[in-house]
Amino acid sequence: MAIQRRDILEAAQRIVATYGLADLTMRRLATELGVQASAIYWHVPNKQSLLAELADDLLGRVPEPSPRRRWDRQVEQLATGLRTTLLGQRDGAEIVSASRASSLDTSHLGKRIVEIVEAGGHPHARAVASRDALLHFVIGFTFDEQSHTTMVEHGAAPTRFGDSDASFTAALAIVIDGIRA
Amino acid sequence: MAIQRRDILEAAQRIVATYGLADLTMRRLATELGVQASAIYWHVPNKQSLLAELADDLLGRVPEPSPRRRWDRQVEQLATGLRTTLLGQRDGAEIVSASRASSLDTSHLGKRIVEIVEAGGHPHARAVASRDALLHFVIGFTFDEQSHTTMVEHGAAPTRFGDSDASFTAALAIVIDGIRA
DNA sequence: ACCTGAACACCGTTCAAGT
DNA sequence: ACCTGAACACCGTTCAAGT
Repeated sequence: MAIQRRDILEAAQRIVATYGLADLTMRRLATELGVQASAIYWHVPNKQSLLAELADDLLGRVPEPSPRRRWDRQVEQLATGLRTTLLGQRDGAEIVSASRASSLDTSHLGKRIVEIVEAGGHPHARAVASRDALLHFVIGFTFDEQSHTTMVEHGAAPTRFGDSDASFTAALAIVIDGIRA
Repeated sequence: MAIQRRDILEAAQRIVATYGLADLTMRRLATELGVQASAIYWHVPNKQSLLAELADDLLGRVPEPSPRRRWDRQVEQLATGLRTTLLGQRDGAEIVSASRASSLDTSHLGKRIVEIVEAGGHPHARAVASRDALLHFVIGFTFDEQSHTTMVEHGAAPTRFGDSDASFTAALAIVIDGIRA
């Protein structure tokens, strides 16, 4: 039975979950699928596109905010939901950072933020700037957080003092205050 | 004459400037220095440490803000100075993103921001949160911007409509408004 | 002290050829 | 349509041996 594009994505996710993004190679993926590395190229143009699919899949899991709440609470929910989703998959933030390269504006998540901020009564330009500030902050913060966790697990870094949930919430509050201002 | 650690760093910078970060390999670096790749390992423990030095060097070029200005103007200067510095070196934002991995807190730049915000009359915790929001935003934004520029040069992406300087300024204003709030 | 030579254990990608 | 086999052009890193 021939392998499907779905199988490739699922195998990739298993490898990332079990061994981390660094171990996601085309050869490793082929072994996981019981096939030669070159076979993957019949289904997928290159590794980059695979990363992009992993990232899209991940971003698609961010829950929709409650529509009856105030706009600023919705934005907060979206931001914390994004962080939680990224932390939920091993190397999640790195996957999104690596593949996203200039697609925040076209992503569903980016559009939702713009919509919500505009619905809050702000002009379009301000909503776009809010999206930029918010998404870059959340992804950057979570990337740092997650790679630090990995380094601690490898004994390559000391544990950070302080609660990272609280640090995130505090910094997020600053960004949202700025949007509201 | 033996090669110095300085020579290695300068050669690395020449390669990045001329061919980009992707072409900075230990073998390419060795060729540039007229030496075998293994020779570099007498001077430097690994490639990662080299990246870290490149990043430190880059961050060290961010100009100090004018001390007689208001604290929020100083923070603004620091943020725009960081972006300008990163844009000034090819793949600058990627170099900093790749190597920085959880060192915003210990970096000189991070400390300066905390100091300035505290001098503005804010409590320490708020200053730290401000640093997080600000640096993650600036680095993330600039990384996106720079990698998009590279993709356009390679014909891999369409030109963005709108002025990116203005987009940056607008999003930065939101973050700083939030710190002030 | 500083470097060479040779190896180890890998990469992503292409492409003719097979079924 | 889907995959194999084999190659191309690379990687980072180690380490005995040379000078």
